[in-house]
Amino acid sequence: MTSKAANIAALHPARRAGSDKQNEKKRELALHTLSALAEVGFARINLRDIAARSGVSLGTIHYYFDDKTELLSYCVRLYKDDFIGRLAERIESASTLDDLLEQFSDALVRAVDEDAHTHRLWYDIRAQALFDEAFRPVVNDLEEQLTAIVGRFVEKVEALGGGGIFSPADPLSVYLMLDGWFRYCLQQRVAGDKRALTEWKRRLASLIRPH
Amino acid sequence: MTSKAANIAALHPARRAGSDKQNEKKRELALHTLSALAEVGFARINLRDIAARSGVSLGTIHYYFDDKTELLSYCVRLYKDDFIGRLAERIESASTLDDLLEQFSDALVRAVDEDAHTHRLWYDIRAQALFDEAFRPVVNDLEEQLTAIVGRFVEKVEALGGGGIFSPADPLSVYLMLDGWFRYCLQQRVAGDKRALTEWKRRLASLIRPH
Amino acid sequence: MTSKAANIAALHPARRAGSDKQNEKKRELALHTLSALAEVGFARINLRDIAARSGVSLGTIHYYFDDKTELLSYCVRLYKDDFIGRLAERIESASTLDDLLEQFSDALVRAVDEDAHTHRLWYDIRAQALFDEAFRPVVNDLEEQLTAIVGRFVEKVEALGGGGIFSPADPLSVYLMLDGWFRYCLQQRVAGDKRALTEWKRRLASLIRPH
Amino acid sequence: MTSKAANIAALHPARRAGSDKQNEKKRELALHTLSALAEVGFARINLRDIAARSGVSLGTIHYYFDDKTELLSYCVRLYKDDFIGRLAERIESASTLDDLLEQFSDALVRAVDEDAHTHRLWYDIRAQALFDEAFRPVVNDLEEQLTAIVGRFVEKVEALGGGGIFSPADPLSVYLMLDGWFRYCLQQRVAGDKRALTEWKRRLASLIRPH
DNA sequence: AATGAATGAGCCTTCATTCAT
DNA sequence: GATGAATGAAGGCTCATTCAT
Repeated sequence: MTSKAANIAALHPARRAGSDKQNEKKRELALHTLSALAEVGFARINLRDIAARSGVSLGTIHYYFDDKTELLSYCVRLYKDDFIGRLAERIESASTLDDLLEQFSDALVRAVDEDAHTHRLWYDIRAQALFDEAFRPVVNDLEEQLTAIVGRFVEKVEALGGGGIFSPADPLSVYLMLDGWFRYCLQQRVAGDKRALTEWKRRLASLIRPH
Repeated sequence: MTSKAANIAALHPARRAGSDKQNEKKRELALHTLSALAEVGFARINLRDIAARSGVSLGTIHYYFDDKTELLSYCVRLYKDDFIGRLAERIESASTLDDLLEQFSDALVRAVDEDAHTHRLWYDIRAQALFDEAFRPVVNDLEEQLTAIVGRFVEKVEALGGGGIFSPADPLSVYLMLDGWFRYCLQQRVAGDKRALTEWKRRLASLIRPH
Repeated sequence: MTSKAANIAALHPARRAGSDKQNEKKRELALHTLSALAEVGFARINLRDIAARSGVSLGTIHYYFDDKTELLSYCVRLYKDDFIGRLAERIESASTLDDLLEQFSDALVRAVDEDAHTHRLWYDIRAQALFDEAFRPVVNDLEEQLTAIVGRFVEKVEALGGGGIFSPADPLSVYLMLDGWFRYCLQQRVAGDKRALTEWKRRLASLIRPH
Repeated sequence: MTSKAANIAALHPARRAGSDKQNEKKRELALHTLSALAEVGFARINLRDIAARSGVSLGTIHYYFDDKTELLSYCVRLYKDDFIGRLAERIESASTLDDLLEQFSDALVRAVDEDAHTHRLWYDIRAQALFDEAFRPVVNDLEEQLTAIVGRFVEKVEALGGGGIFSPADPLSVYLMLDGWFRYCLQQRVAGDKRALTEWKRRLASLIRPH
């Protein structure tokens, strides 16, 4: 951290990482933002709506977040962290191959089915990152975490005697494939078609445990 | 067609499907738009810039396209059609397994390497379609075509005695996997990192022709 | 007519008053314009729509009319002349007081009831004339004609032995009163309420023939 | 009211009915708008000019008024309310027939003579209302008020022993007649001709106090 | 810590008009 | 006589951001 940055942080308490109260407020604002975001997407979100939903004034948003990009990145990290965290829990808690498979598969399918609107954000911000550098750190970071968690899953599958086409040596490919299906099912789901989702669920089983 | 109806159509030529001259102009405008789009993406494109780049006035854009969405959809279809067309040619022209593999793989890798900026659009519009219905038809249509062309590739691989993990019975999975890698490499490429691309090229070979 | 104006007229045949073919075309265009106008009003009319409805190109409109104002004034004159003409016919053809009253009253009431949309134009252009000089000649001219026709009606009422509160010596007041009611009924009619119209019809009778 | 709802209202103060400061500002903006409107009329007014005249930015206009229509309706109501209010005062304050007549007549004549430009708005918006629903509530409301005030005048005339052709039982007809003359005089006045106005003044007297 | 007020650049879209053919 | 193409000024509206309090 440069000395200038340090000074700015010192002057502007909301910037200080350690203040729990500020962070709590940031979290709260971000949660309201996520609910707005899930409805209209990045392209149409505006700070005034967010402020109204959060029950604060427009100025307050800028008091806690430097600009729109910072708020948005914060939001995506928040929800994706949460998603990854819950995925990890499920994986670790499973003790049989069947259970592991069920937990993992169920988590993905339910995410598409029930939280489709929120998960759209991931694909939205990932597309933005192709154009806007500011979004790249979040995307790269989260994508690494996703690859890691998928890797952990494949490892455990093998450890529990499972197999299939997934190679523990190549978690990236596994992640990319899963993410591809996830997004495809999401797309169909948003348009009102659940068949792809059903099909994917079937395949998830057969891929891991080829008959 | 009554003479009145004919005149109405004539009044706004962009609406008439058959006129070569107008279509030529639409194409030309779309090509300029694509170049702008490749630089800044959907989120930041604006019609004034497009008009300036195309060397026409703002009004002219609206003379040929009803609104921004229509122009943008037209553009994506144009470039993706072109990409698919060239991919199809390469696949059909190959007569040996090695050649087929080389052609296909080369087309994908070069697209990422050389036309990264343009190909970002595909992921951008696909994300938009998750929020905006207007973009869904184009996305669904193109995605079907992409799945079909991938299916054709896999078929031909098998016909020429190849194999690997790709199943001709499931072109969708193959497409999703390829698209996943494509996007991932694109992302790294745009950020200045070509390693993922090199790695993918290696894998493309080994996946089709397992050691 | 100045010599310059004469020359312009000579050079531009559509300007020549005597050309029947041109006038026929102007009339035709104006009739289409009136139908468009009746639907959307002056404030929202645009030449492209008019051209489309008329089955001609945009350029053609400007070939026959110098600018939008000229076209619009021409239209109002056309339809109001027609209205006044038919009113005059009815008045002249009546031979008894009852008939005269019935004819006159019926003409007004039906105009409001059946041609409300077209008659709105009159009040629209009259309001415009308060701001835009270009419209004043048409409005003044038509208003004089309307006063005259109303005067003729009142005269004939008296000649046939009628009376009431209307004084033949003051056609302007009579016209203003009738026009006031006409407009008021039109307003209610357009909003879907016919009660004012019914009431007016009743009063028209009683005013002329007080019990 | 929950604190959230309170905050939403607070966010956009223009929406809150009770805030004096905001209402003061709205009034101020509306007054500037009226002066612009009086010059050019509805058809040619634009928000940028209004902002410039008001000495505020374009954004500020939209901060206080949702859209152009809301601003315009607000303006018409403001000025017409004012006109009606002053008319009512004059009527109520008069204690003799002569005074009543003088007050009323003078108010109308001076309005035409001195505030012609502003009063044009009434006829303009009334014409707009024939085409655009959004303006109907204001127009109907004001017209009811005008009829009521005219009714009050006629009542008082009778109470003070006056008479003439005006019937207290039919305030609508009286209003329509007065409004008809008002508009006619306005029209002539705007075109530079005051004769109609003089004539009207003369008649106002004789109508109420027939020779 | 929070907010209300104000900003102004920027965007999409409309439309009368011009002109070469 | 008629048209298709192109224009460009103008307009309404949105929105992130700033700042005094």
